[in-house]
Amino acid sequence: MGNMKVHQLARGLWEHEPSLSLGCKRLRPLAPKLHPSSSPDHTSVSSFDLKTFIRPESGPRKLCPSDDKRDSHSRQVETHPGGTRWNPTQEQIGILEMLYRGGMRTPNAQQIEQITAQLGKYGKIEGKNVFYWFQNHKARERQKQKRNSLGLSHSPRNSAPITTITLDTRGEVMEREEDSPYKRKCRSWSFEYLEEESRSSSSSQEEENRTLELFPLHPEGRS
Amino acid sequence: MGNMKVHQLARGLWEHEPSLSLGCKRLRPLAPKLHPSSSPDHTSVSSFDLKTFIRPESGPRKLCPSDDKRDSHSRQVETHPGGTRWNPTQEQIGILEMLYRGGMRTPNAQQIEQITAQLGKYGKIEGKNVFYWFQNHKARERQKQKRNSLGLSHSPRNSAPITTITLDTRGEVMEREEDSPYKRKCRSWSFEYLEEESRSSSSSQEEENRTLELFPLHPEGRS
DNA sequence: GCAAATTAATGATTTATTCAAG
DNA sequence: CTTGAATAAATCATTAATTTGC
Repeated sequence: MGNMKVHQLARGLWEHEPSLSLGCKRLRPLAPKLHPSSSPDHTSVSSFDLKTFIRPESGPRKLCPSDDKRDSHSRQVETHPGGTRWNPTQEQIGILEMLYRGGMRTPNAQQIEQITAQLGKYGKIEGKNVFYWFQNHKARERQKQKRNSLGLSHSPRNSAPITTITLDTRGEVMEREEDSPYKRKCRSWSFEYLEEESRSSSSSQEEENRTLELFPLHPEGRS
Repeated sequence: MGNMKVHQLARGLWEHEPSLSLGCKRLRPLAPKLHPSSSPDHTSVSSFDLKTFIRPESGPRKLCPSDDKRDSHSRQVETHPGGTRWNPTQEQIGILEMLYRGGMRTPNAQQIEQITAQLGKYGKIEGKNVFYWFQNHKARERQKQKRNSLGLSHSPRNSAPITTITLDTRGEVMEREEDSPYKRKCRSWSFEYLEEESRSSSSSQEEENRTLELFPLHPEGRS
């Protein structure tokens, strides 16, 4: 299923006849995508508990094994036989959140590479994890914002105190995140599926100007 | 350009086709939950000043109490050797440089607090250290840039710097600029930075150099 | 106390939308 | 109007956290 350029193709096809047999060509190798119309009752199909087989660690829990090699990171089993999803460590989450709070929303390729290299010290990670994390975190922060605004938009009892911090002279009111939704930059980077050949390398990094937008700074004079 | 841009490239992950699709139980109400109650250690700051930064925050947050700073990283002396100055660890430097490269120059107090809290996991640090680091680093990068611009009037011949950053899960042999006949089809993600303009800034070159030196891939040395 | 069952959280994919070229 | 890039929204799927019965 080394299918590439799928979504365009799919759109062209499915937007006309979504339920055609062609549409059955799901890309997902497993987990039969149920169509809304023909959705079987997925009411807790108590099939085998393969879960117990593929994850034979339900019983033993690591009781802080002191024999482990440095047992470094909090959790995150490093066994990834076949490919489990990324299980971030606390350090990684902390750094990512720090970056997010710093203003980063959609890091470009170079930044992702840097971040990945950095976070790789604290656990297994790859670039796409970083990318997805920012995507998800951004989206879910938005959701949270929206929910909160609906629920308790009234009587804003200073729920989010803008702490007026005083650091020497640069006490700064950090403007909240939430960049405007239509601030599309042409930071065009994309994922590629290195499958056939190396593309003509003709790119370069260095986007100091752009990064300045990612990080809302407050250039101020020296004290 | 026969681009193979695929957005669903995780095919590689599934190429193993790990197992049968166990009964994926759908049906998840998943109410909008806010306040996870186990929110990370974001000490809700209300206000502080530079003195407040001085806070030996190194509280463990792991479930496993056998937590111990991996000595491979915490190369610095744990015990505050008297009244000496801050001796940053490799992690701290890496994170700070990552932030710097991300565009941060003069973080405000809140950001400094966050950074300090984060970096405190890897060694003793105070807020003022973060603040001074940014000040010094900014100034010294400027110096370096000035020096380089003087002695580096001619641009290097290497007009096509490798920039197709290839991130891979495992330690892949990343070939150098020269195209090696070794063109393995690694099924992993890579990031390509497409630029829309013919960048002609000579500073990009040294920028890249700095990147490499800022993020050594081997967390070693540094004591 | 343990572990299956359930739930909450979140990583990873897919689909829809938007904007800019051509 | 068509097409492609970029991204937001929605959805799927898996893991941890929690509950629950023993």
